[in-house]
Amino acid sequence: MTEVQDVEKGARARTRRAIVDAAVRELARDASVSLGQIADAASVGRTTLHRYFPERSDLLEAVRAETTARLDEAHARARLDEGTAREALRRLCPEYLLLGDLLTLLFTGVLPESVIDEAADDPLLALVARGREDGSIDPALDDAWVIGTLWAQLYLAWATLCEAGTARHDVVQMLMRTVDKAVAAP
Amino acid sequence: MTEVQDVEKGARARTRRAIVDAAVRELARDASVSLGQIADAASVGRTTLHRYFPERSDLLEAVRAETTARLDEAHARARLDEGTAREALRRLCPEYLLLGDLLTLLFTGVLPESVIDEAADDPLLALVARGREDGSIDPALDDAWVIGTLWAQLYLAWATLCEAGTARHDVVQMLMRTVDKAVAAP
DNA sequence: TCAAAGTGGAACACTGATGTTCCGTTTCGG
DNA sequence: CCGAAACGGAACATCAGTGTTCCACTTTGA
Repeated sequence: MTEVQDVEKGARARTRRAIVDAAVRELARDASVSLGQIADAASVGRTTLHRYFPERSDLLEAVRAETTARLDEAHARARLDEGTAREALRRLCPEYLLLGDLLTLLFTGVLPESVIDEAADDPLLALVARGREDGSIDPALDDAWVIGTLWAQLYLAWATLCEAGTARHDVVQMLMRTVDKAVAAP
Repeated sequence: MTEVQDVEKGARARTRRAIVDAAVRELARDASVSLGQIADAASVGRTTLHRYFPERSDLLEAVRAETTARLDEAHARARLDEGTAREALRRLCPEYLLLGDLLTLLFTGVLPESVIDEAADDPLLALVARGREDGSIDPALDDAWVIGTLWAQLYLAWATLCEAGTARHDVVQMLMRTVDKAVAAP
């Protein structure tokens, strides 16, 4: 039997990617954007969009899958289990910031919050646990609060990048500094 | 001529309040909730809702006004200009947390972000400026970043209160501790 | 080159939200 | 107690988004 292909070939792959990318962009701008606007943003006919994603929920599922994959990539690039937990956390910040509009989707509820839990909670909980062993994380804060602080400050960083004209480098510096100080043991 | 009354009397005031309260609650649950659902949540007929707020935008405007008023109240209760900036910031945290669902509306974009700017930025900027003078605020962080950190952690605190079974007192403690450490001068 | 694959647009039915009108009933205040 | 104010529900027109079908036009690759 023919396996369901994650990777389609040639034109189909390009079109599909254009649609998903446009969906992420437009959904970040307005969570209740119409499929017609997404199709326009992808420079594609609405008919074609429905050919790839018969229902709106199918498109959202593709965006969810994209998000999960990008989260996994970020974890891999940050090499969470190398060096001290503190170093790993510093490496993770700029990687997460590369998620871009996907951060908006995660924070505005376009995607269910469970996406964060399923894709990111395990590696982050392990990271926090490691940080507690070496005594570098504030024992007065919950595991969930420590991780939540990372996400909350990350959203601030992304919002700052989008709105103000603050340079990416400065934003990353403030992000790492704030998270580090907030969760570090006194 | 008869002045437009901010405060209506008797039955009208009660009904109006029930509708606005229900709108805040339901909009926090789902930003694209229908007017029918809001009317149901307010135990009011949809006709009645339209009698008070002819269009959806009129209801949203009332919610916006409510938010601004509640923000002003919070600032007043926190007495931002008494004591040190650090003390004032500690007093402000639990007051802001009392905003409840309004925090969700501010963070999910149901209300334009300008609501925060217009109602809260002036007092907060003054507070941060005062904190800088006495050297208690980290000079490596922007004014906007300091204020943004407050809001970001506040949203984490509210989300923690809603989802998990964490006690309000513990959430307030972690919120004040995290904000304090994050923005304090080293 | 030529058929298959991919695409876009027009047209259609369907649905749910919105805003409005009308009218009978309930509630409240003088 | 009684009239005015407030209310709820039914019905209606309107509108935008959705999902579908059909057909003609490109692009592609064997």
